[in-house]
Amino acid sequence: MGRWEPDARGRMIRAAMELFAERGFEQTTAGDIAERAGVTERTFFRYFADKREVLFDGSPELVQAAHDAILAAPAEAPPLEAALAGIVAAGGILEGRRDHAVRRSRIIAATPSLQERELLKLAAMVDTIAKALHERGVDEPTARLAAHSAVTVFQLAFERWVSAAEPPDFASCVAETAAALRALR
Amino acid sequence: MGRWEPDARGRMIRAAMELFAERGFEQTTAGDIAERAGVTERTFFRYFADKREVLFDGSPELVQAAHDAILAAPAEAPPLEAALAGIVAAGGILEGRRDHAVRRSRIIAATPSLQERELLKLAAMVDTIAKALHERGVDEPTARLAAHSAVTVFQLAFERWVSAAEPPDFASCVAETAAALRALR
DNA sequence: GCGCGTGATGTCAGGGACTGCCATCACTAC
DNA sequence: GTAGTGATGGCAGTCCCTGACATCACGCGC
Repeated sequence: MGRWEPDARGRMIRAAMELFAERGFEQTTAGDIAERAGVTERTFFRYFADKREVLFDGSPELVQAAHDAILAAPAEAPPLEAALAGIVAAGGILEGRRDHAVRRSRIIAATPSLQERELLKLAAMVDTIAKALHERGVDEPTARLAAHSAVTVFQLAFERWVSAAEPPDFASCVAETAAALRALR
Repeated sequence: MGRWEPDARGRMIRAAMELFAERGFEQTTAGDIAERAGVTERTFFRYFADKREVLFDGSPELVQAAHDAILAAPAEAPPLEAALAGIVAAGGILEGRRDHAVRRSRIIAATPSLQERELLKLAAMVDTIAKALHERGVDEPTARLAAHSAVTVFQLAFERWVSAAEPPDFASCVAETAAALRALR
């Protein structure tokens, strides 16, 4: 299956990350990204539903990993524990590309419009996790509660993982955050 | 301090809710809303930062109520309990306008772009609650964890409150959801 | 009553996000 | 080599949103 230059999608993603980091998201035009990637603006919008989406390319894989890990968790694991197994699995995908994750999260932190999109992706993760728990036989209210809690742990563990000077592994960030959550009163 | 017709903001909000309910958010242009409200599109954008914002007018008051209630909670209340007091206070503002809240939430549920904005507002609530807890002397990681948990309770309690056939009071929805959260293991 | 200042509104021009439509190109299969 | 297929380019158009400037209604001092 041929094409002009290979990996147009990857080129656009890299171009976007560079430009967003250099001059900021709002100061970067979709045409700018396309130009640096060597394609047309029209092509950009064929790959990405909108300008923000270019930063959220791997999101479905993350969610899928969480889903699979939850269904693979031991049957006797309680809901929150199973959900956290999913979080750890999702984090595992990031593990190899901490550098990229750090730059990406800096860009998002600087732009409310991108934060919105990130929150929407996290909400999708909540839904998927709740669905997976429900498939395990957890009643729906409990599943949704556990899913929300697990994604909260994901968010806070991610921040910890990203901001630590000495890069720890994601799983231990999750463990620490989860312990703090259980200690809440 | 006079003006043409009074309450331009209110007219635009009502016009937007009507139109969004009638034909949907994306099928409604900013010009449509302005026209029905008897103003210009330009005026619409002077009142609201963007087309979505017209549905989130009372948001700061909600957040402020939560903040104040948290600072007013008994000093010996543990973090999560104080945060939940804030949630109940925020819910109290909605109490009198359940009808409006229901219609609004239906519109938002039908539009991803509006869900994004809602999630951003909830994130702002998380930040404010965490800040309030921190002012009470709670250490920051715990404060953020409790804030996230409290807002999760808000979301799920709100859904319960909105979807119940026989309208219960918001506070008891919060109590039930919070109990389920504490039962999570 | 009357001009004046002030704030809200209207008008206009324009850039950027996105979409639909159609032409064109590279590559594949026959 | 030719037809088919999928990716791309080009173009027109709508809508979102903004800046700049004119205009209007009102309160105020006189």
